[in-house]
Amino acid sequence: MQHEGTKAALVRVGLQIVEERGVATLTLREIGTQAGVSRQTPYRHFENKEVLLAAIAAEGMRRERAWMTTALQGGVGSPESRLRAIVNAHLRLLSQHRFLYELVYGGIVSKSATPELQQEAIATFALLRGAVQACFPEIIDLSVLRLRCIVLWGAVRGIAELEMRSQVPGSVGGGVNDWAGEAVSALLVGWKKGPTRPRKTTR
Amino acid sequence: MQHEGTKAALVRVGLQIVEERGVATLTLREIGTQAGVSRQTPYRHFENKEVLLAAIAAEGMRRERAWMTTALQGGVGSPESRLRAIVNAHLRLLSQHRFLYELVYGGIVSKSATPELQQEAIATFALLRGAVQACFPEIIDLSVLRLRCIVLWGAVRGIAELEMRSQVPGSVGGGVNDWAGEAVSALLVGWKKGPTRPRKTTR
DNA sequence: GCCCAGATGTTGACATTGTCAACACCGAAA
DNA sequence: TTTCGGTGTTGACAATGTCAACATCTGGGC
Repeated sequence: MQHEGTKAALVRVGLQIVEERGVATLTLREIGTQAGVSRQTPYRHFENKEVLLAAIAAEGMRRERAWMTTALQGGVGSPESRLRAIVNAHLRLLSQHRFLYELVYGGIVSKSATPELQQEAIATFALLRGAVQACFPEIIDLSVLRLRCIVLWGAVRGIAELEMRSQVPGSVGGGVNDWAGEAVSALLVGWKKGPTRPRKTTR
Repeated sequence: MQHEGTKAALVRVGLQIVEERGVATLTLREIGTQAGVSRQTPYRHFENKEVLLAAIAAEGMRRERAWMTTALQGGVGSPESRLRAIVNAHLRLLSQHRFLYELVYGGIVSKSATPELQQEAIATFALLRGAVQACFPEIIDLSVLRLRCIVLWGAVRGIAELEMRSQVPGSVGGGVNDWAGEAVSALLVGWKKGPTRPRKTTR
């Protein structure tokens, strides 16, 4: 890389701080000074703090998606193993970059905060969607496919979050991969073998 | 109720503010003045802001659990429908008290912030555990039961969170109950019909 | 009745931090 | 050369969590 622009430097410094100490300890002022400029300079490049955070989060999502596509490269493996690869890439962001995961998926920034971030989210979801679709080639009703994507993605995200917030009573952590793997297994088996349930919302 | 103590008043006011405008807009100062005392008084009853938030969150969890136990009262229904009732009670907190849900489950306060909150979380998890256990009376290995609880709870939580953060691309919202219902269905079918998966963490 | 300790409440003060305003510089376009 | 938009800087401010010092009140022991 050559002369890195100030804007890029701000994002880089911010990303570094987040990865090291978490988003809670991050201030605009520090980002500025650590990037070699003054405290107010970030405002020349980002509307406010949330927009800067969104830029950092987008970078995190790009990395995650890069892992996903890398894992899918070569195009080999069963649809199921490919789906698992995507899930694992997601969990890899959690285990290897916990603070960044927290920023991206912890609700600190709204996914709609920035068009860029929104695009990233859509692209990631599209990857998942493709993988799920490959597992159920017989599905023609797109709303069913959509439903399964949501359920599966929600399950993975939720399990990751239990781990992230250390909210599993009596757990010493570390089992996320197993838990998520079990979730994927059970869901796939359930969808393969089970009938589509009778519609009726219990109330 | 008679003379409500100051501490209880603080929690009540805080709860009200959270329910009306969300936790982000809540300040200790406002809680104090709205409760009829001065700004610093909350510190006489709560160590710091997080502890006060934890007290509010605990109240939210109590409500949720009250709904759960109410739904279970009478002891009738299939184990599966009882499990669904618990899940629905959880989602009810989301749909009817979104801001409170955000406080309780959005990671604003750590579940271990306070012994009280921790106890609430454990009690809620115990309720779920009992319901899951009833669905699989044949399970003797407690670690398997635990795994299924985690997966199921994670799935529900994750789906709720997707909705909470409006992170489902192209969704107009409202489908959480269906999504969670589908998740429970698929998981139950998968666990009933499917074999326990061969252990092997894909890496 | 008197005194003291602890609980409770109040105001003053401070540091942090996001953010607005005003000013300075600088290169390119007119 | 003048002007203007982009970039950067410092001053200032408001909001807010929190510490410290002071006031009040209340109950128990002498």
